[in-house]
Amino acid sequence: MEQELQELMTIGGLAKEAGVGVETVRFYQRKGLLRIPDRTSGFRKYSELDLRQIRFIKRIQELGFTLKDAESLLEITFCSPKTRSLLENVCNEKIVEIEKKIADLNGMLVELRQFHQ
Amino acid sequence: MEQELQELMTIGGLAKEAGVGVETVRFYQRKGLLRIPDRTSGFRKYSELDLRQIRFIKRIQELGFTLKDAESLLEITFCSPKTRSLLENVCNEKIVEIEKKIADLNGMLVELRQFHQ
DNA sequence: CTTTACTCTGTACTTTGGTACGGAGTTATA
DNA sequence: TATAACTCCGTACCAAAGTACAGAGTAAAG
Repeated sequence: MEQELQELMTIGGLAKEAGVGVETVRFYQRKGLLRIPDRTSGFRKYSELDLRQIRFIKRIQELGFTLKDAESLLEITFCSPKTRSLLENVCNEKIVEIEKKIADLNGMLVELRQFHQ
Repeated sequence: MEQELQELMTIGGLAKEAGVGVETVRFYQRKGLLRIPDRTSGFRKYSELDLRQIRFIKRIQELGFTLKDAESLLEITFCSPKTRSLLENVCNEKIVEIEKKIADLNGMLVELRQFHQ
């Protein structure tokens, strides 16, 4: 009897899809960055949601933020609308931070372009 | 007999001015990020140049780059015009990287602003 | 001239974000 | 049914970028 509603993956499948190691997945779980998965079989079972979450984390990281930042942003993204408003300031902080980074990077670009001819 | 041409500082003074610890200064020296200072007295003596260099490193780091990146950028900034052209590609790589970061951060801003109302 | 505040070297420890491994058990394929 | 390929857990290890000693010497202020 196949389960059609949700395509569940094992840790290896998830890791492969997300482009990370299985150890990284378990590490994220330990850190609370991934919810504790279903384990009726003894093995962890993951869904598309978990995959998207890892991809989100990776993207955040590439932009120069930490796993802690990723955690805060995930909270905002995945919590209920009621809770969400309470976290608005975290969000605002991030926006300010990002805007500053963009401004600084733009300034740096101008400087670097002088060497580039 | 005071030396007027160059205001030299001790490691503690430099660290304080730059807003880092003395250990960090020595660490940067070990890493080759700061030139080996004059030590006629046995103690390291630093100039404004060293101070500016540390500030440069800190700025680069804040933008999400590594000490290795800072090293490359310092090479470009402080080498002769002849050598400089050889390092142009390092520079170009950085520009591409920065442009990508800016684009991604802008994308993220748009998304985050949705939560911000 | 003593005491306090610095400096020296070297080594060890810390945090972040993972990786690798050992020694199991499990599941899927030939 | 054997055997490969996965999974489990815990622990140990890694690199980056510092930070913190310990035990010594030096310098400057009272």
